[in-house]
Amino acid sequence: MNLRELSAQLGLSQTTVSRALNGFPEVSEETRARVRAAAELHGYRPSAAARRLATGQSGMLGLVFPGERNLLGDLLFTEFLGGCVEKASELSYDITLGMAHGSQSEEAVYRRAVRNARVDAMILSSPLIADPRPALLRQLGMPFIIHGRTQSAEPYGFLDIDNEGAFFAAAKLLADLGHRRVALLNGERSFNFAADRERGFRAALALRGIAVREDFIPAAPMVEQTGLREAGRLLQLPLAERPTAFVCSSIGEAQGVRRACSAAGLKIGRDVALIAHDDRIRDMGAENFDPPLTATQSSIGDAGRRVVELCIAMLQAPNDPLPAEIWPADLVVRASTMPVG
Amino acid sequence: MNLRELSAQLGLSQTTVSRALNGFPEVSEETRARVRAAAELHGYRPSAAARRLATGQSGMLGLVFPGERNLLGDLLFTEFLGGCVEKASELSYDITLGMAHGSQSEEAVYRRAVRNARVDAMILSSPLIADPRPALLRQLGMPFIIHGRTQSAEPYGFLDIDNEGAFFAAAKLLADLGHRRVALLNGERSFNFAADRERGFRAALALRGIAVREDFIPAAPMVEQTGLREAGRLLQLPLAERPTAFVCSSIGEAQGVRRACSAAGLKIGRDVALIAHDDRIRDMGAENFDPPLTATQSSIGDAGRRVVELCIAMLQAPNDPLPAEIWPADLVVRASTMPVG
DNA sequence: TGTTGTTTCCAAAGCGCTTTGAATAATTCA
DNA sequence: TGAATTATTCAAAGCGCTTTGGAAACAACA
Repeated sequence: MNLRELSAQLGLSQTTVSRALNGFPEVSEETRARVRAAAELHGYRPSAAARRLATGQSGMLGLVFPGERNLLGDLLFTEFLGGCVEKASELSYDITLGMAHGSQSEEAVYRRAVRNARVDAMILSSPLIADPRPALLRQLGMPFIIHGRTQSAEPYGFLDIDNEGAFFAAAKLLADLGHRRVALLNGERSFNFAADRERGFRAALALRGIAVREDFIPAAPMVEQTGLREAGRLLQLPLAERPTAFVCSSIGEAQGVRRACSAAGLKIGRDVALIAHDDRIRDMGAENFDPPLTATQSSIGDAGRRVVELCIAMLQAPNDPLPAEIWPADLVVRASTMPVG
Repeated sequence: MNLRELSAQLGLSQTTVSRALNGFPEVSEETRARVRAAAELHGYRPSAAARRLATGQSGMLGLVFPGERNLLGDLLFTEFLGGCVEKASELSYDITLGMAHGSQSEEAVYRRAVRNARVDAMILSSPLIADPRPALLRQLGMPFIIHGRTQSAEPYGFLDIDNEGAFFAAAKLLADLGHRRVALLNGERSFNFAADRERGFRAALALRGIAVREDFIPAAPMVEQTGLREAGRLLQLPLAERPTAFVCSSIGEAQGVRRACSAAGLKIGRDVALIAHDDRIRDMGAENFDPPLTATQSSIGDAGRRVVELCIAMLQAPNDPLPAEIWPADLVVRASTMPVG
């Protein structure tokens, strides 16, 4: 059952039926009701393909798998993606995925997505400090929104969390608890979020007059292995030199820190203080950590939902100012932090 | 630049240009070359929307987020999804995702996907023994392929691994090493793969005349927590009763088993034998386990790639017999298994 | 009464591609 | 050489929707 047949049934023109169904004002409420009823009765569903051709809009948003994958990265991406898909389907949009394969560069993936014009906009995740994608997409004329921020000459829409503020608060809490030797196990430095976190961390310690040892701030992928290795290394320092507190960029790294502490016979919340950022990934909440973990937290799934909302709003009102939302990440104090001593 | 403009440029009809670009035989190689060159020169890209409307095909495959999510499940799904996306983009298809939200039932998600006719086929993952989706999709006229198998009156295309054979081999290996008390930490019983694995496991033990204690075969989500809890429970049995070997449905569960063993002062590969199924998830390979883990292994990412290939082949040759591929899962012996004693 | 608005509806022109059914040109065959 | 093939090309008809530019019907106004 297509539009023509339906309008024939009703004795109306396609125009009227189309407008009735799409909520245009220039159709009487009476006929609108009649049309709706008939559409329902005959199970009429407009063809997405036809609408797409007529309007030039695809009703799809694109997302690309991160180039470098790892366990925690996949988990973060999936949680974000899940949020995007959920909100998109609620707003009658679809999410479609891209991915580099074989020799194809990541840039080629974006080019392909744009050339095929199968999506109305793209969602960029995990931006680098110097990320080539915004310039590329703008040049190609593809709207986009960033989950995170980046250094860019040109304006862009984004949703980010206040990484700097969150890590400032975390480091300040530790300093105020008397910790003078605090380590930061961060993500890789090329990511913008990692730089923001490091800045906040340094600022808080500087404010309290604490000097930062550079080897207390290693940067590596945010996985358990990193936490285990780096914390293990730092805990081998002489007692008077080694950190009394750790701040981690992810719960995964925090698990590594815990293992390193166990191995060294230290107990978190008693001998060593620990704060991590908690992206609220399924089954990895800081409250289920042993011991319950003091954490800066913000749901990456919620971020996915909101990014899609903002992106669609952006498409529907292209002349509005670009979205620029920064979410605070609350510092929730639990059992893993205690005064030094 | 669209087809009409391009053909005007070339002084050819749209028909000819279209056929030249799409590789039809009834166009001379000379004009084909000319057309290709012009298309390249002007950067012509056919409109996906128009093609879709004309052909009735969308060039998209649908996949739906599993209803119940957990950490390992997400990891498995993502790895599978990654494979699908990779192969799809190689074959110029797109993958689009669906997901239940709010009160919406999972069935509604499938109905919606079908009604909107935005995909040419759907890929079903993690099928239950009694899964309503095949009947639903067949009734709705939507082609589909299953990653896994299910009990179904009607025929369906699928790709699965030989779960029964793999777990038969694992249990037989343990029996042959002299283990008489072997536990199976399986996934939830409603999943077809879990039933297959249990069947293989039981068959091998029966073959060796070993009776199976029902409480040695708990079924629960395949996460670390389950392994920790169930192994912990079993290891509290009197020495003469407790299992000397474990078979796990996932590396995640195996990690839990290791933790339970550590807590009980037992060492894997010395005091307790352990075999797990390894889906070859990034950073979770059995060879990196401590100790390296004897495992039945099969890449779920490869399965995603192959499923997409089969699915597209199915669409392109609807009259061919339905695909029915079963991959063996090799049993790789490493350090976690040893003779009992 | 004619004019001006309103409200409600419609015919028809796209959107850019594929594909059918024919026509034309080139080649082969008897 | 004319007829039968074969190789190329084309015009035109969709695919099913949106949207422009009117038109018809009706009421309200001067």
